[in-house]
Amino acid sequence: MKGIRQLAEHLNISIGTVSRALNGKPDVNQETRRRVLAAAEELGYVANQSGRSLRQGETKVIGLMIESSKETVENADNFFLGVTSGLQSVFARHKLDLLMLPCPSDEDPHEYLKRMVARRIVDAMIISDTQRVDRRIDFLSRAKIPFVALGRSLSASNFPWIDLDFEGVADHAVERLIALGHRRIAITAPSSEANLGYLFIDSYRRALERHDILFDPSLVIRIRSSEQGGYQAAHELLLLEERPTAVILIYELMAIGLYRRLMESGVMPGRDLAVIGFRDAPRARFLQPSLSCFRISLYDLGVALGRMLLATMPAYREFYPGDGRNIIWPLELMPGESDAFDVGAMV
Amino acid sequence: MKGIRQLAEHLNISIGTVSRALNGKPDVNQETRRRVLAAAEELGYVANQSGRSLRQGETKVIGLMIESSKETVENADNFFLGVTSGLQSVFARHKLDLLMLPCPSDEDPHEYLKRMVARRIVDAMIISDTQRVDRRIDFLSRAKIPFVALGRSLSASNFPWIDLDFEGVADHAVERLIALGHRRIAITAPSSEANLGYLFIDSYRRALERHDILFDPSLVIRIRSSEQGGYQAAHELLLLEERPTAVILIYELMAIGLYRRLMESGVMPGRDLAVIGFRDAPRARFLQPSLSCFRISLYDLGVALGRMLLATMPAYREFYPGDGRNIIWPLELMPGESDAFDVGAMV
DNA sequence: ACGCACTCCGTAAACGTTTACGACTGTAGG
DNA sequence: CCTACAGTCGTAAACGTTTACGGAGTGCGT
Repeated sequence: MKGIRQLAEHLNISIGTVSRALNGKPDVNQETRRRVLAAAEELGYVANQSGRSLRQGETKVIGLMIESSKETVENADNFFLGVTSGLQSVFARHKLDLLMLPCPSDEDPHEYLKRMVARRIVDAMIISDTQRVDRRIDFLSRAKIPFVALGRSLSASNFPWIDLDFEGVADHAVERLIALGHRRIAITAPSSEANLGYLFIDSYRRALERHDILFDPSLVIRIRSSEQGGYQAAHELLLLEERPTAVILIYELMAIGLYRRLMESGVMPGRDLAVIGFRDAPRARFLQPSLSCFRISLYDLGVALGRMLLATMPAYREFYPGDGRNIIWPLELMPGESDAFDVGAMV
Repeated sequence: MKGIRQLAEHLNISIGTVSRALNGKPDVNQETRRRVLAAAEELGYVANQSGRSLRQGETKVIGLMIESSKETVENADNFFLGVTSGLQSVFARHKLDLLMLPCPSDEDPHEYLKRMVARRIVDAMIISDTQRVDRRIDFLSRAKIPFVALGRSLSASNFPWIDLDFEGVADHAVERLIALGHRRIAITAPSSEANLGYLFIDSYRRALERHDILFDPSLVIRIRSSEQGGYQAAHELLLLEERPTAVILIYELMAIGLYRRLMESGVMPGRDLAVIGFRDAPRARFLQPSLSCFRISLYDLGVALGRMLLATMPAYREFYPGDGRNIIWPLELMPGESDAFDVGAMV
């Protein structure tokens, strides 16, 4: 089956009518439409997207850009896959498809994005891992490509984004630990330029100062957010002359490595050192002792992202009237065993 | 900037010449080419991919289909991201781009694939998670779409695939455990129709029979390959009246849940029960005790996949003369602490 | 018999490229 | 002076759709 032309010939109908029948246009006879659909099904005809999108100027595809840097690969968990399922549930209602664009690690994300957008392969974009200043945001705004960002940025004052509530998490974690009697609280953050780290640390610092605890830079451990990073973080913690009694991890998988390094030195997490994790609970719940962790529903986050994106697109805006506003996504603490002790009982 | 027409007008050159200049065709004056390239750069012109691929019938994009079923989302690790980096390193040489197509969990993968292929959005496909009988393979063969599968299948006798050496792993693991004195060895397998499980169990059974050990079906635990699955697997193991002394995990993340459940019952992995994992080591190395695990280089696997795919495509075949043959990908055992004891010392 | 509204369908133009073909130079060789 | 040829470039057709427009047919009321 080559194209709509062959299909039309096979039916002895003009190609215009065939096209209208397939696309559900009103001015076509019921019986004719039935025949066309049947023949299309039988011959396995499906419209060529190049021709179609050339004519209509749209592709019905949304792109989700993810980075495949070394760090991302190491970190990889179910985050993006979980989000995609929420996204797809929204897009499916409008017969939109989702495409993931993995940016090669040796290419500038901005250049990659430009290339992909130029291809006109997607109608809109979702970008993630936003940097403090991120040229992609300027570019997309200027080119008038609908987009939504997963992560705030300083690059523009007004663009659609959803971000996790890092500040709330850091704040909540610090408050909780202080209530348990902790005064020396360490925290981990990524070494990259990702915006997330800055917000995390700032909020941690403010929470401490609220309780008149001096901010000690040596307690901020900048390290890769992986199991290995967790191992190294623990190593650094153990080297400090005045050892902290608690640590907040920015990524829960780090706990695996952290636990191991601690136990190698006979330090028992949840007894000698309180640990709180961040981002996803199910995984960490199976550690021993189970990790206190801030939970997030990836599916719901995906749904919100999808709705916000469609709200920026003229063709779909009407369906999502209230979804244009930026969201700081709240997280819920799932208490585990890893911080369930009162530091007063120590020493 | 609208299209090549505007660019041509701006230069007072015909659009044919502009196109030739941009595409590096030989019959265009050096000076003209320079001017065209400069103007294109300045005005930010990039060819519309719809028009281009409509004319040439190719998109320079390779699709990688991944499933986002509930099981896959739970399992998600760095597997696909790791493979993509290898793939991209190969594709980059030919200016090909990689696209990930996440199949929604509520859609039949076969239908999804058909829709995506019909879109003519990709020139070739990489499919993964092949089932025992997998209609996608028939479809792609019949439609003459170049493809390569990550995983064997019974669906066709002759198609390009690479698969992990499940048989070698099961065989090696059983041999190793028997050499350490184990006689009762449990094994986990996925409950799905994925082909992988069958090969894994078959080989396990054959290895046992080689040593005159009776195959006991109750030692085969069919369970989800996630942390939670690991937890449940341990639970089932503990319920067996005659408890095994070793267990082989088909997915190393299961070890996290397994460890927890064992420790809850005071059973110490690596001392009371030998554990061997499968698929990726770096993650499992940070468990305590560290997991003996079969290692795989995702990057290299991606490279091999990419080469094999290109070897099936007429336009690139010449560059990859020896890459057409199917590969059973070997894995290397990284010994850890989780099976480093002689069962003879027990009891 | 005529006009009108309505339903259905065919025609052809457009979308933005690439490329086969031929035309136009200028130069070299006879 | 004629021919051959290489180097450039313009022209126009083609790729597979969608859709604005108009025309043919029917039924109905006048």
